[in-house]
Amino acid sequence: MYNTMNQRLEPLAPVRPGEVGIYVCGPTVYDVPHAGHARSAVAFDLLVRHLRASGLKVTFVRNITDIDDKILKRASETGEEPLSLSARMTGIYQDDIGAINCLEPDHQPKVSDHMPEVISLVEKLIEHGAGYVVDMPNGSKDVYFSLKAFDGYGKLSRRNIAELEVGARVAESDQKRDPLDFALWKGAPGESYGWQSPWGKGRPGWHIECSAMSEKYLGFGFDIHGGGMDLIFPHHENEIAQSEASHPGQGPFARVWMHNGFVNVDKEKMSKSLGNFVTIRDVLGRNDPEAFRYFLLTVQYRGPLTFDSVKLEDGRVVFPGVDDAERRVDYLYTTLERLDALAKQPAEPAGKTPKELAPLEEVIRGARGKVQAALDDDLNTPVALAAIAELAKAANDLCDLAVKRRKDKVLQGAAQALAVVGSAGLRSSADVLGLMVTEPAEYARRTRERRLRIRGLDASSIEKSIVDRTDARAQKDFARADAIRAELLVRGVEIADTPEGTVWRIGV
RNA sequence: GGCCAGGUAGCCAAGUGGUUAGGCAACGGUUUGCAAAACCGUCAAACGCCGGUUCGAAUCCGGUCCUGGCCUCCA
Repeated sequence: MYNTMNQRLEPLAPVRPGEVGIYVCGPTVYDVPHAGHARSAVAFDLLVRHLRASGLKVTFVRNITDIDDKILKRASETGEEPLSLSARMTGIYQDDIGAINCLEPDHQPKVSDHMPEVISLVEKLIEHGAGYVVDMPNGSKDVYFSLKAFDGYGKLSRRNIAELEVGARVAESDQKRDPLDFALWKGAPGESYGWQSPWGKGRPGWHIECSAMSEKYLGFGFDIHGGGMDLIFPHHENEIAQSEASHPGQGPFARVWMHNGFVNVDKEKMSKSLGNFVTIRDVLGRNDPEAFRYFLLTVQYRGPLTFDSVKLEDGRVVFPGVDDAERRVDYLYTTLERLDALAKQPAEPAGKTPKELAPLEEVIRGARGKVQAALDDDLNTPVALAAIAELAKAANDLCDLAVKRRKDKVLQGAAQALAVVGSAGLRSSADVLGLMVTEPAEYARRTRERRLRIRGLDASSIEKSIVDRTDARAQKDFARADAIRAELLVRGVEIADTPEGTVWRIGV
């Protein structure tokens, strides 16, 4: 894995052999999640899946920040209770992330459920001389972390305190000993929202929850800490300061730091504040969840990922990159369906592999290993997808060959046996990526339904046209048959004449 | 200004010292009544620019240009 802390690829060496503890910074739930949240969730979901597939016992923790200034602000604007707003948004987050096949973490701790842990960590920092209490002019008390008390500050983000001080904002620093000190606990004056604490009513600073909750669920000095690149500074830097200052002389807070890259729109980072975001729900309204996930995996997790959206003349908004991915997912499911059909065909028991199948067999049997090797290399998903593409191509080749050489009993037996292997290999290769988790028939059904709805089409009228065309073809009236096909194609309906009759599908 | 990424064929995207990444698009072919799908082939003597190291550089070193991110809440 690439470790942000030392900017190098390094082998994963868990604290306890065979077990891995992972803590990922999840969302602040004041609004619905967008494609950027999806990317982060998928990146770390993939990590967990891959490590588990590699035989490691993974404990995966992803927190939910359900109390912070933005949530309080949004709640006061709408009159909703802050925790009710954040609970609602948490539900949406979990639904949307679940829809794109992200496994549920083992723990999803919320700050609001961990006040005792937060308060005791703040107390511990005060005891160690790393935290100090300040009386605010409004009568409340804040607690700050003292940067001077921790000499490793800046090691993750490669910043030095002197340079930071030059650019630091002075306005909010009146009560702090040093402008770079950050809040561990923010006092809540008067009727403000808050929890009781040794410093009166208040609420946690943003960073302290992750220090407190990661330690509770994984212990100090766990294996992997992850999150978006935007969290490197100040969030993760501050987590390190708090956690290591509360465990002096006990080594690093986390051993490996992993950060996912952004989703960009027009070369700019997708974000709430820029207003250029596309929500997960927007995407799932138009594309299949697996297509969106495939799209998110087309780039290695650390690189930038461009998300295009295009407004068509008729006003519809489409996502060309996700559409491309959906065509690939169609292809993979169609391939799987063909393999399964071949695998089920009655055939002679396989003997020795015929010479013409040998190269296909090599590709088909080798694919899962290539996927594994690609993921071992810092989750190189484009290479993993390339291995799956090669497998699918060989599988289709195999199916084509089996059709062409229907009478060759020896080949049929071997092809059928290889189809069984190919089907299993494709499923297991896709499964570690969180793809193709459903059956081909179910995928075909749900995508057809969705595409019919998006295009405002009706299956029965399409089928009626197809019956008309079949009649025309039976009478060798090909001009009429072709006219019907052209008319269907205009509506987005693609048809194919197969030995089993005419089938149709709606294009992406 | 400081720190961090990235610039690879029409487009997307791997590769990080010497033999095919992969995908999309386009075009040609096998197949088909014609198509579609699938497969084969072409596009591909590609690696931002300038120097250097080397028998050999997309890959290492120095410089430089461009794009983005962080430095304030952010996945």
